[in-house]
Amino acid sequence: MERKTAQRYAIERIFREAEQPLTVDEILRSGQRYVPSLDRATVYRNLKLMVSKGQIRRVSHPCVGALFEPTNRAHHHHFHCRLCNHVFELPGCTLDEKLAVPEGFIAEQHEVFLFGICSSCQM
Amino acid sequence: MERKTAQRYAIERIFREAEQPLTVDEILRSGQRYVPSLDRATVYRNLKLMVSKGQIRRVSHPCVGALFEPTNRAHHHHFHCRLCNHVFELPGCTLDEKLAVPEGFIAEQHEVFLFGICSSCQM
DNA sequence: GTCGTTGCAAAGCCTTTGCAGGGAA
DNA sequence: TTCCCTGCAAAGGCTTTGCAACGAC
Repeated sequence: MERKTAQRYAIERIFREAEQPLTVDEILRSGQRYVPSLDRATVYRNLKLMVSKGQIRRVSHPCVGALFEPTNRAHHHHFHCRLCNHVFELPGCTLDEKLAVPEGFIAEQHEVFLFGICSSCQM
Repeated sequence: MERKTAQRYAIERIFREAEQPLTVDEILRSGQRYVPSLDRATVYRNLKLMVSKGQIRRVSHPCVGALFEPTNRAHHHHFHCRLCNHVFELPGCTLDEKLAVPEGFIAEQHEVFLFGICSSCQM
């Protein structure tokens, strides 16, 4: 049976409050504000567990590396700003899987990464 | 000034003949057929050089890891078959960057990964 | 002969794992 | 008390780097 530890609770709380996908470093540092002894290995172990339980999803970003986000959000794409280096979740999906693959291929899911400049970095 | 070595020539040749994106392992093993002494570090160094010269592009695939492909090909998306585990280049682009980002964001490029079953693995 | 390139080994990230102690139930 | 979970340290992949020898020019 699974146990409720302060570490686990902290990590779950971080995801509940997060509005953007998180890196392992961000999770570790945020978590240590709640549980100072929190170790990187514990973060990894809990992330793995949460992924396997379907609570969060792991996204492998080409620039930023591994990102984690709750699964209880609508499907979306990711935008990486090359100036502020942030990754944004973009609402909605503008890709038609049926049209995206050739005859005979079956698309089950997809991942879209956009790169450019976010609105805050425009001027 | 840059020098023409057998190692470098072998790696360039492999890309000229490749029809799909290549992993570092594939490049190493293919290259060793031409230059048996070819070392992994040499492969990495040459890949880095070729990327910086714009000859090839590095694609970080969520499942397969780092892939490399020549830049002298039309923009395309990648399809990963979960049965045969191969990555295919799909002809054409079905994503409209303008529609894909919110007001105020500027999209400069994008990367699309599709996942599913390829036509060869259907039955 | 010069100096860019290579192979080898060591080192650097990121992530996983072994282990003994600690703590939830 | 049980045994899941944690922190710490070591180890595993992938990639980069230091260095002396090699080889293109």
